[in-house]
Amino acid sequence: MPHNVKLILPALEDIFLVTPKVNAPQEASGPRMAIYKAAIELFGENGYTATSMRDIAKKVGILPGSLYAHIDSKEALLLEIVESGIKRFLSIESNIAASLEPPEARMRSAIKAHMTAISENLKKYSVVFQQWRYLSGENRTRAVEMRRQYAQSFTNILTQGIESGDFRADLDMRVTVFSILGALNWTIEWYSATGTMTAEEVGDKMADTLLQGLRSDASVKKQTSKKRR
Amino acid sequence: MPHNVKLILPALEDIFLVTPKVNAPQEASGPRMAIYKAAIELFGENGYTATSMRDIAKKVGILPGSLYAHIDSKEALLLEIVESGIKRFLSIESNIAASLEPPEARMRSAIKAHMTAISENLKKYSVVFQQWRYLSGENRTRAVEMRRQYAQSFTNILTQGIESGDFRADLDMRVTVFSILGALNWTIEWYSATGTMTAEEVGDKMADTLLQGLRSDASVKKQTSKKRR
DNA sequence: CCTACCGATCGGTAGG
DNA sequence: CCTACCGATCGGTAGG
Repeated sequence: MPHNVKLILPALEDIFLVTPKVNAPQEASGPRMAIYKAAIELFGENGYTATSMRDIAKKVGILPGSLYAHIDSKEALLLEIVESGIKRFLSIESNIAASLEPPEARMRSAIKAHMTAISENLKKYSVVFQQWRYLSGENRTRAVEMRRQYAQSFTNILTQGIESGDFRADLDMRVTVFSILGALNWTIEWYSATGTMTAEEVGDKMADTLLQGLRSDASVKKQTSKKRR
Repeated sequence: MPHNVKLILPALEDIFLVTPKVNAPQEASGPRMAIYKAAIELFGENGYTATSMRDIAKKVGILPGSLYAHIDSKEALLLEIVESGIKRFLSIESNIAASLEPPEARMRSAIKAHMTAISENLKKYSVVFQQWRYLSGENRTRAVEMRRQYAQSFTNILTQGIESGDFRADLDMRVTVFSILGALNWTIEWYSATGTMTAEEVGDKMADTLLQGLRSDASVKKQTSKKRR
């Protein structure tokens, strides 16, 4: 089944500069935001293709045709959700890249911030991780590029850690970065906000294990003697 | 959108005992197997709800209505794919549980075998991990139960490792098991059989990092002095 | 934001 | 395995 919905969208720089009303919900409420939130819920719960515009309209409380007074298309709605989620991650990344902490502390911060972001809107990130593939053409290309950029920021921390001698020199970049991201992103499958652990605790526990796994022998010895003190 | 396709299916024990023709493709070829394989490809690439029976029929080279001479319904096809995938994992698990190796070696075997299984049919496991939620009613319940059982086998290895002193006593079971499964299952997003690494190499690299992360202080010291020898 | 509707496509079936 | 078809539902639009 082809996904060749045609969308004429502003270039990336235009989004950052002018943010036209049609492309991002600025208002904290209003019909447009209600549609956006309903779409997150339904796309997250049932998936993009299994959700009809009629489902969204019903949840919002208007008739199906009326949706198009506020949005351009179903795919535009998906694009908006996916991009806002990845942008959140990219903004985390740029904060951490700017910090002066050593690699291990930077990695822990990145893991915890990522986990916190996911926990704040599990359904949204379920859409970001699993539904982006229903974007077509350049929308899809753009989303893939943004994800790649984010993954690169983890690679950078790893590289610096290896150079400083904190991390093992035999790490495979690709396997390691995707293992960390996989452990993090898989949380949408099991983490529940109503559980006993906060997102920060989960992030800390995850970092405890993953960081010990990354450490070089020299770094391990320093670390264990530190604990024993 | 409700998924209330009604399916009358044999009970679990019947599947194991008699395996009626209608429920699992025994033949390595034939029209039924062709449909099964086409469904894996299409569900894996485009998702269950975005794939139509007409898409499947076209790929197989028959007319849409003719599919129903071989299968019961679209959902029955999905169920078959999902269950066969999880059963593969459960059979890995029972082999490893029966082995007499220490916890760390068992965990490495489990990680490598899991990774190898995924690599042998990436599209199938993409369906297993991402499309199972379109199962309805008891089909879904059964799949969830089988997954839970598999995750439990990782918990068992962890528990034994902590008791033996090989693994850190401060591990959170839930976080740790799902981190390992997350790192493994996320590979469907990035692992390519045409890449430079074999699945075994990826599994080994992953185990190197994850296992070091699991080790207790005592176990770490033994391990680093072993390496230096 | 509603009324009323478009053409296309959906999973599945009766009868052969 | 094909012919011919069912009722239901899809994303989206013209005109108000």
